[in-house]
Amino acid sequence: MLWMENIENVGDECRNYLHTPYLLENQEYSWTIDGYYDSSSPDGAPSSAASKNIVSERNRRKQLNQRLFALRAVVPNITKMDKASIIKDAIDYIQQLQEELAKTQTEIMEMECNNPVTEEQPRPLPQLLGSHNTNVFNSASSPNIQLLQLNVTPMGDNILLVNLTCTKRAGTIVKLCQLFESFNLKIITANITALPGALLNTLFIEADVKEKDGLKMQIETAIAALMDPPSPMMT
Amino acid sequence: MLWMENIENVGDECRNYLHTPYLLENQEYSWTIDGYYDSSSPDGAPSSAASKNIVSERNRRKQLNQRLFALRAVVPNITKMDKASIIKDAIDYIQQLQEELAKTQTEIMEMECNNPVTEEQPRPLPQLLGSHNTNVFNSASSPNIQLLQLNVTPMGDNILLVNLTCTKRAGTIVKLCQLFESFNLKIITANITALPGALLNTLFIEADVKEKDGLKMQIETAIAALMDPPSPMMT
DNA sequence: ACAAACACGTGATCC
DNA sequence: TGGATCACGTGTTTG
Repeated sequence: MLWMENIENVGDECRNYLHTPYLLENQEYSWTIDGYYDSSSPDGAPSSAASKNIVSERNRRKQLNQRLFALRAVVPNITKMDKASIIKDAIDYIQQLQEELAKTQTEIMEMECNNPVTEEQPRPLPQLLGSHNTNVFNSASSPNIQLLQLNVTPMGDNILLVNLTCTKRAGTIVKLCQLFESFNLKIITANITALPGALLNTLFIEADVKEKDGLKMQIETAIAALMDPPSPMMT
Repeated sequence: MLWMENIENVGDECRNYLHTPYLLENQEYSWTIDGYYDSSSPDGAPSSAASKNIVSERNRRKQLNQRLFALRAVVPNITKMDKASIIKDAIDYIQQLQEELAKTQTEIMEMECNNPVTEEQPRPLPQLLGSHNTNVFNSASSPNIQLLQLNVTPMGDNILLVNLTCTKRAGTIVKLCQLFESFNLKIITANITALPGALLNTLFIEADVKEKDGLKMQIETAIAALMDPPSPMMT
């Protein structure tokens, strides 16, 4: 319960857990602990190659703890804060999920077999969100995808809110999905809304706030790249 | 790739992974490593209280590695053998499983609704799935609804895009819906997304661009009005 | 006082 | 030749 305060400092999240009890330790660090820093490097270069490993190892530990904490975050019923317990709970949870998933999937299979209905998806898509005729899938004039708005806003510590609107033509949605899939980001929530002439895409991404501008540029260039190939056909 | 041979020895399973490269270490163990066992216990009792911690720590490490390896065993698609990578893959896999399970469960729900025939469901719903709780903003602390972001952007001639995020508590969604209903705007498309700690609301409104600022203020004041009544309970 | 849990620095190992 | 990863022993803190 008291071993992750350095995560609290160094990491990003997890602001709960009060009291930073352990002694200092951070980017700074006195790094000649008290008075004895002992053996290696008898004189001359005190911290060249020998102490390069120290910071490396420190980072490794830090990252590992961050990951471990992230693991703990996705497991709902945690009992103890032990490192070992965290992993154990994660294992149990995974097995539980697998079991449950298998059960529900077989259940679906059975229900499908029992129902000769099986129309499945005869209709490609109902226009949904009723009214407003002017069916959502129409060409409009623009040659291909055209970006109308793009915002990448940091939400809290390590979450980015991507919000883009673009013109909508046939196949735009799939292209957009493929585009974001290709980035393989850690998407928390995605949301696509189609309306007569435009397409709105909102998604929460787990990423460091530092990546904000990079991500925005990445999206812009990718969409721009979607425009130039003059092969329009490809649903 | 070479750090879990001791698990291989000590643990139970996973006989694959050849070569036990690292130096010895096991139940036996020379436990005065090479020639120097150094400092503690200047004389008399060489291993009483001081070196009791050593074996304890050794067991802790062993157990932690066993658990970590067991975790790796239940995750299907592992890439690297890194400790950190193992945890990362486990996290991704858990999220993937959660998503999949939610999908299939809603699918079952839909099928059941369409078919009043099928009785035969012994259990109404297993618990789990939802509630990742934990982070995505601390949430928690805020007393009621808290507005995190609000944008009112004109889209074209007479369309306004309202985009707001707020903290999510019990009853937040209904309140928000009632709020927007009370405005009786011409809503073209509305979209609400709930994620663990926050609530995202996106809607297209048919209104003149002149009303932009007025609408924004209207929303802000309405939400602010929702905050002050100190009656927190309200499903 | 005692045991459990952790972070640290260090040497070894592979790529 | 370094960079990355690991296990180890040790000191410290908490219950």
